[in-house]
Amino acid sequence: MREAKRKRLVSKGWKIGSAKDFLGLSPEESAFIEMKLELAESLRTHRERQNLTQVELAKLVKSSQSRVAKMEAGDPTVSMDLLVRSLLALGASKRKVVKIISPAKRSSAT
Amino acid sequence: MREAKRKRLVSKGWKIGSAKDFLGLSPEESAFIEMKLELAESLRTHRERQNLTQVELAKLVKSSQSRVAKMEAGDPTVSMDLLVRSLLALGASKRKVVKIISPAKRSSAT
DNA sequence: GGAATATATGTCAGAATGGACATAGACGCA
DNA sequence: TGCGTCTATGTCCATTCTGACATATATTCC
Repeated sequence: MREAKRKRLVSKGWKIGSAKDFLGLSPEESAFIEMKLELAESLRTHRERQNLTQVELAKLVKSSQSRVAKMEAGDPTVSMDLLVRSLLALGASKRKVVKIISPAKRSSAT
Repeated sequence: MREAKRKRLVSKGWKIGSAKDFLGLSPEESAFIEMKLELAESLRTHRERQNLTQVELAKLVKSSQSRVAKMEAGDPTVSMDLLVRSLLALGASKRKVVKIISPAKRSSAT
């Protein structure tokens, strides 16, 4: 439980995009967390853009407000599966989901 | 449990790329399954390209041969998290993982 | 044929994740 | 101030996923 807690704190303490600097994590681990954080952030963006509340999104994906909050907060108890499913439920295309976790899009190319 | 079985059969019966045609699945559901199948296929490609056996990959990702086999078989009991983690462990960059599930072209993802 | 190696499939106990609920905080508004 | 709405966080119990194991099915080599 200590480990999970740490990861959560870590992911909340650092800004998205600097996940590479997480100390003590292997490159794969950071890459994975980075992806999840990007999905999380994007989920919030998508939801807000559609003027939905967490409660409404929860209903849409047959979950609960608290879990939606945790998804958006990058809580480590949330799986990538759930994040991706939710994004798809919000109407994001597969292509879009892909873009979300794609590396820093400075310009256009991917 | 009947449902899981069906999905597994479905995903094995159809070729990758035709997931859209899965009957009875919502677009989001098919998109999600499609992604997983693409990750699965790519995992096998990556592993074989590095001349690793399932046992060796299992050791690498701290799993078991049977689970690796299930990953590559697109078994529904395998999470996207595990698939992505494994690909990353095989040295695939985040960018690469992204490409794998990207719908772009008709070539086997690498 | 038999041994060795690689992969597939089923099962199960334990771990991780899920939804639901309670509750607290934050913000706006009358 | 209190009220309504939205979000955050913690906990509980159920469901799902995981690693491990057993076992079956190739395939190759002798």
